Parts: sequence; C-alpha cells; structure tokens
Amino acid sequence: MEKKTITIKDVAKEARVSAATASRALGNYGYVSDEARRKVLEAAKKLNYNHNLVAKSLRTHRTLIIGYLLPDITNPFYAGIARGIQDVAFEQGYNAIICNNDNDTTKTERFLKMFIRNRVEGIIYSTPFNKALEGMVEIAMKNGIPVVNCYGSTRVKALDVVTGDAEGGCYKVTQYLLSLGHTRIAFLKVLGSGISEKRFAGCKRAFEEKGLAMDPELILEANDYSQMSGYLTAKNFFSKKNKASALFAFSEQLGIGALKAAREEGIEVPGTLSLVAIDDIMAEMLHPPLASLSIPTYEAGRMAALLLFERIGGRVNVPSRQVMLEERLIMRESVSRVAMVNNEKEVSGEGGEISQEVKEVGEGEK
Amino acid sequence: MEKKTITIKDVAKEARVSAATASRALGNYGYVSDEARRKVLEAAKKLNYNHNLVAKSLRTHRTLIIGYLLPDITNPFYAGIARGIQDVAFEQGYNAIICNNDNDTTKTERFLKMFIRNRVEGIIYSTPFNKALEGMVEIAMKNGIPVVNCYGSTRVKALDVVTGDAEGGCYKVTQYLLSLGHTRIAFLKVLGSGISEKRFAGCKRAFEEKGLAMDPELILEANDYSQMSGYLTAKNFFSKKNKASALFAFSEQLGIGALKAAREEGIEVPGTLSLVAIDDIMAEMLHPPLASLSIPTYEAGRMAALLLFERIGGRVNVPSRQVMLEERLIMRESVSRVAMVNNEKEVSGEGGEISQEVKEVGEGEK
DNA sequence: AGAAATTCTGAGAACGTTATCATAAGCGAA
DNA sequence: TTCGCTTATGATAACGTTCTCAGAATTTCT
Repeated sequence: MEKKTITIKDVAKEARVSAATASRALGNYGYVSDEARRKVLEAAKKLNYNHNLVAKSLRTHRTLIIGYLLPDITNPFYAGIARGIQDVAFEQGYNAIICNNDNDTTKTERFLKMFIRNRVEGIIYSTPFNKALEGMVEIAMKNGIPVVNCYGSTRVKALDVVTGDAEGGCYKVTQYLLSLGHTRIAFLKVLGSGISEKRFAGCKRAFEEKGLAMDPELILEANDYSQMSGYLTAKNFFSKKNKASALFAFSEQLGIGALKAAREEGIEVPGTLSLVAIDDIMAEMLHPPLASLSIPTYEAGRMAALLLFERIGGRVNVPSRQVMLEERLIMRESVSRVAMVNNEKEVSGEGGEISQEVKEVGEGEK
Repeated sequence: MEKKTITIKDVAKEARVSAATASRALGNYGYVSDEARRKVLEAAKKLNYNHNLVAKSLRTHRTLIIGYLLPDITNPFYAGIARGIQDVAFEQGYNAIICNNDNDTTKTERFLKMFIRNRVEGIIYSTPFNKALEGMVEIAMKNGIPVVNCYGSTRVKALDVVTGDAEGGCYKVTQYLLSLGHTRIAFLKVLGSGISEKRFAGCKRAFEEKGLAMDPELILEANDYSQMSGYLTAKNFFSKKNKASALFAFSEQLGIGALKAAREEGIEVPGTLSLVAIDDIMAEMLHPPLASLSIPTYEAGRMAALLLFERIGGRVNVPSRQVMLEERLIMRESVSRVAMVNNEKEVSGEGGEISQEVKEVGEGEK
C-alpha cells in the first residue's frame, strides 16, 4: 500500500513520449509538437503530477528563492519592507525566505549560512551593523550571490543600497519647525547610531542656514530606538528647568515615549510642546495625531527587490547603485506655531559642536 | 577562469577519503573515525565548502522548509503569528516561506501549488475562507503534507487547529461591562464573519446569565474588520437617538475607527461611552489606552508550529487536535463604571434574536 | 586463538529533473 | 532529386548529495 510519488517519467510513460519531451512540455521550453504537449499535460493532470522543484533546482542551478534578513518582522517598519520585497518576488515567480535575526550575531551567521546552503539566488538585508553580517555578506558575494542593502548597515559592502534621504528629511523637518517660530528645538537622537548622526546633520544644516546656533543642552541621547528609551530620556529632560518649544524624536517609538512623558508632566502637545517623529506608521492613530517624517517602507522593499532581480537576471558588471528615497514630512496636529516668545535663556555659545563617536548601535529599530 | 563550485567529492579527495565518508562526517551520521572526521572537516574549511542542501533534499526527501500562508504580513496580528512560527522553525533547523495571499483566490492557489512543488514539509495557514484554500489544502494533505490551521477558516479541514476562545473571551468582556453597570452595550460585529458570530455568542451568554435581553438596535454590523468600517458604522450609530453607555468592537481597527467617530461627535471616552476592543496590539499606545481582549498571537504561532512539527516528526496517526488559547481581558482607561442611570427606553422585548446567515467574510483581519 | 560483534570504509546506485547530443522527419529551394 | 534548414524526439549523462551494501579493520567475548 506504499504510495509511490509520481515522477516525470510516469507522466512520460502515460503520454507515450520520452521523459525529455515531457520535461519540455511541462517546462515550456524547446521544441514540442502540439500533439505531444497535449498528451503530456493531459497525463500530468490525470496522474496528479507535481513538478519537483528540488530536482529541477539541482539540475538547473536555479532555486527561485531569495533570502531576506531583518531584525524582526513584528516591527511594522520591516514588515512594510518585507511586503514590498515579497510582492516583487511573487511577480518574478520567486519565493522569499524571511529570517529574524534580532540583531543577534549568532543568528545572523546561522541564517546567512543557511541562505548560502539553500542556494538562494540573492539576499537582501535590513539589519544594523553586526559583526557576523560583514563577513557573511562577503562570503555570499564571493559565492556569486548578489546582496542588496535595504535600510541596513552601510558599513557592510553590498552590491546596491536603498536608503532614505535621512539628512534631507531631517533638514525639512527642522526647517519647518523653524518656520513656525521654534528656535528651542530638542532633538531626541540615539547614542551611537550611525543613521542618527546623519539625521542630525540635516537638523544642523537647517540651523546653520538660518544663522542660528544649537543649544547643546537640547540634544538628547536615548540608548536605543525603543519607546521606553524615549520615555525615560524625555522624562529626564522635562524635569530640568531648560525648556524647549518643540521636540523632534528620531523614531516613532521614541516619539510615543516622549508623548507619554509629556502627558504625565502635564505638558500639552501641541499647546506647550510641538512634537514630530520619524517613521509614520501609526502616527495618524495617536492622539494628537503625530506630525511625522514618513519613510516609504513598502517602496523601499520593492526597490531593493528590483535591484536584486536585475543582478540575478545577469546584470552583474554594473557599478553599484545607491537609491535614495525621499522622506516626506506629514504635517499633523501635534505641531503648532510657537505660542509666546520664549523668555528663557537665549540661544548662545559656539553652536552645537557634537563630537560623538560614530558607531552603529546593535539594537533598536534601524 | 571559470570558478568551479566545490562539491563533497572535492572535499573527499582533499581529505583522502571517499565521498560517502565525507558525507557521513559532514552530516554527522553513521560510523566515522575521529581521524577521518578531522581530516574531512579540515578539508571542508580549507576549500570553503558549502553543503548543498538542494542536492541533499533531493536525496533525503526532506527540505527543512515549511510554508506559511497568511493574508498580509503588514497586519501586526499576522506578523505576531509569523514570528511565533519562525522561532519554532528556527529551533528545529527549519526555514519558513511566508506568502501573503491578500485573501485572493488566485494567489492562494498559486502559493499552495508552489508549496507543494517546493516540497515543503508542512503548511500553516491563517487565512479566512477562500474557495481555492479548501481544494488546495486537501491536495496538500493527500500528498502527505501536514496542514495546520492557525486562526484561519475553520471551514477548511486541517489536521490541527489553533484558535482563541472567542466565545469565552467575549463572554468575559461582556460580563465585565455588565458588572460595571452597563446594560446598554453596543456590539460592533462584522457582517458575514463566522468568527464574529462565535464572539457574539459569548456576549449573548453573558446577557442571558443575568437574565437580561439585548436591544437589537445596539447590534452593529460593519462590512469588514477595517478601521474605516468601524468609523462609518459607529458614526452612523452615534447619529441616531438610540444611545449606548458602552461599545464593544470586535477588532482593534474597528475600535480605533469608533474612537475617532466618538471624538468627532464630542462623545467622551470613557466619560460618556466606555470602549473595549479585541486584539490588543497598539491599544496601550492609544489615548485613552484601550481596554482590550488580548489575543496571544505569538503564542498561537508557536503552538501551531509545534503541532505541525509533531506531524512532520512522524506522529501522523494521531487524531486531530484543537488547541484553544485563552483570550485575556486587559482593563484600561477607556472603560469606566456607568455614570448615570440610563433614562432612555428600557431594555425590553424578545431578547436579541439574531438570525444572521453565517458565512465567513472573505476580507478583513480574521 | 578463534569466533562474534562492532566499527569503519568505499563503490556504486539512486533521488527527479534538465542539458546535451545525435538523429529523424518535414519542407521549401536549388 | 538532393541539399539545407527548421522542428521534433529520445537516449544518456549530468546535477551533488546520501543510501545500500559488501567487505575490511578493529575490538570484545569465549
């Protein structure tokens, strides 16, 4: 009563042709007469034949699988990217294997090794810097597997890169706040995050253009991009006498934490404090709706996949490309024109010289 | 200058053993002397050998891959399940292929066919009823691929099922509201959703236990589980003279929509209206924090994967199992004791006889 | 020491496809 | 008719593993 699996040979026999012809008919390549094709397809249907892609892959050296390495699919930021990647993959007849590394070195290593062993045809990663990443990506590329970086660590050499215009986006946000009369703007950065520094550069540029100097005391450093960090850092800041009329949080989670802290301190948003964050995932749902720098995660994922499939399709000797996606400022009720002239200590001093060691952080959102 | 891929034979030659011995050493099975093992591993490292899992799969009939079919990874509800599945898969040395079917028949069919062709060892699905689903699941099981249903359509016959105790959870919520003095509770259901009916049954039970009858006019039917539907349905309800002191939305998105509508109508939550929703994904982040029936998505995913791996591990002739996960009520500020005795029309009549055609909805969250 | 059990090894087939190649059939042109 | 070209077909050899099996080497038991 053993159930034998149906192979292409069974189909061929049923259709009274050779296995080669059956393969051609089923795979839709080479020369096959209409008559033969009809017979083969009929036989395949009759026998409930399921094409074995494992065998096909072994023979053709094409698995129709790509790998995507991200920190955590539960984070909507990455889920958006993943969806973009998967949609393009689907269009190309490919499948994606998605792996959550939790920014963990061991997992990164294991997953990338698994990708290579499974002979994925390409890899996209969205993870921050991580010791294992660099080495494994190098190995993958040495094995002829193209690698694309989508909002991941730029310290790792990938073929192509998709990122947001962090500097430009933050420049826009700062410019906007300045245009509403805010000069005492607090920036909620993340300590040791490379991208955080890029973002901050945009803020600085807006200040410099206006000939304004930053107050170093308004530059806040959270430990990571989490909500709790935002809450703690903001809480601590609010407890000081040094006030700001606006706060720009470098992630939505940070912003949510800051909002909670503000509410607890009786600071009205946007009455007393205007608030802007980055990401724009659930910003609209919050109360008040959070003005945000929106990151087009889905589009980023699509773009990364498109670049990857170009490489898979054979365009190997093309120089590496850097796609920069615009980050749009979405104005919402959490921001208002500055209410009264700030009567506290005037901006002064040498103007925000921050010499922060730039190393990427191994946890948090990006 | 062609780069030859390194095979196990190359490793064997380098180590001066046979391919069979090399395979045993690398695969860690059978008898291998320490000496031979050492030589093989050394040679493998020296040559940068990458085990070819495609070939291995062909020979062993094991791909170490499972498939997971969900509506949309961007929906945090499913992302949680996915994460649970992936973590268990990782522990078992497996990979998961995740496919978004968008509740679309064509995609469902294509993905499931793809699963079978790729010889995945098991399938988990979380999608609502869908014509293609039933047939394809049957085909998969006929091909010996175990299928587990995790919060998906119960109209499709799967080996094992993981769901939440919808009836019991909603019973608890209703009981809780009743205990706070609310008798005029509006229920925001979804038209034609099977699970919605199960949930409602729990609500009814709580009413019946207290000897109370439901007011049919407080039973609201949204078109799907989306935020917009919640908004529209609630908005329409609020415009009528018939009031409620509490509203129970059957999804978080519905709840968010209702909250928005309430805010627009000047209805204070929880002052005038208490609000409870189901899911508990971002409920805590909202303002006011939303009391919720929490669904343990991550645990559900883990559980589903565990059941699946038991089947993959050979426990085939075990009767099908139904795991029911508790849904916990999380109390938060969106609910308060009923403020004043409702002076409107008293509950009366024949007590909520709802004869709604039970058919599952093809869109929305669950 | 000899028998029996255990450990180790390698040759060769098998997994289910497709690629290669040789050959044949059909057809229009010279 | 013969030649050349296109179309069609099947036998056979891969693809890179592991399985099977037979036999050699080693250890353990009488």
